[in-house]
Amino acid sequence: MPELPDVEVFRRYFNRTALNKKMVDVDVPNEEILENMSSRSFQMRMKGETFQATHRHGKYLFIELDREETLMMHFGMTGSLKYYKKEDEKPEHSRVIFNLSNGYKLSFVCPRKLAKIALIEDEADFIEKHELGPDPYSDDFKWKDFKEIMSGKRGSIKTTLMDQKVLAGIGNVYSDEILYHSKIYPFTKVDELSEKELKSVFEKMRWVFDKAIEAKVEEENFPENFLLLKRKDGEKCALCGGKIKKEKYSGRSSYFCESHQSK
DNA sequence: AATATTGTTCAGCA
DNA sequence: GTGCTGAACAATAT
Repeated sequence: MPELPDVEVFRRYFNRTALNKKMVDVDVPNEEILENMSSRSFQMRMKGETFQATHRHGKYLFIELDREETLMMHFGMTGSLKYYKKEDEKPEHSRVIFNLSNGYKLSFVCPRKLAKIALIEDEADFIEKHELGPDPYSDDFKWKDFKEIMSGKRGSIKTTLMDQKVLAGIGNVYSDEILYHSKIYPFTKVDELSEKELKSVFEKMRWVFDKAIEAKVEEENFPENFLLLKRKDGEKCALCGGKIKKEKYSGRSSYFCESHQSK
C-alpha cells in the first residue's frame, strides 16, 4: 500500500543508505519493472552514476544522478526498498538491484510487479505529463490551496482525495484514515461539506501524514486510534466505541465507523 | 477453488 | 468536461 507516507519513509531510508554512493553496476532480474527501456540500456545509463538527491511528489520518488537524467520510482501496490550487504540477505522478489561501491546493495523489491522504474529527463515535465495534482504534504501547500482545489468538485470526498490529478499521494487506506479522524462519512459529496468540515479534512490530512511518517509506517508504532489497524468489518472503533463498517465502492473496500462518521 | 487486495490506466456510459 | 464503474495488470494470502 505505498501511499504518500510510505514513499516518504522510503525516501528517508534511501537518504540514509544509498544517497551519495556510487554505483558499480545494476542487476535486473526482472525487466518488466523498467518502463520504456531494456535492462541493457538501463544498466549502461546507470553504471558509474552517484545518487545526488531525492525528491518525492505524491507516490513518486525521484532520484537525481550526475548526468541530466533522473531516476523515477513508483512502488505500485507492493514495492519497497532494502539495503543489505551479504548475498544471503537478498530479499525475495528483488526486481532491480543497485550494487554500490561500498559493497552494499540496494534492492527494489516488488512481489506483484506493478511497480515502475524509469529514467526521465525532467521531474517537473514528468509531473505535468502525468497531470499530477499538488503534493499535500509539501510545505507550500496551504489551506487556501486546498480550499481552492476542492471548490467546484461534485464527487464524493473520498474519491476526490484519492484522485491523483486533484492531489497526489493519497490512496485507499489513507483516504479512509483522514476521513475517520475528520469524522466525515466517506461518500459525502464535496459540495455538501461545510467550510469547517473541509478545514478539518485539511488539518487531519497533515496530522495523519505526520503520525504515519513518525511511525515509519510500521504497524507497531502507529497511534492506537488509527483506523488502519482495524481494517476489518465489525471491529470496535478506538475513538467512540462504535462499530467499524466495510463498504465496497467501485471495487475498493472502504472502512469507516458507523457511529461517528454517519451521514 | 474462489475471492480479496492494492495503484494506475483506460474504456464506456450518464 | 465531470463523475462513476469496471476491467486489466501480477502474485499472494485466506
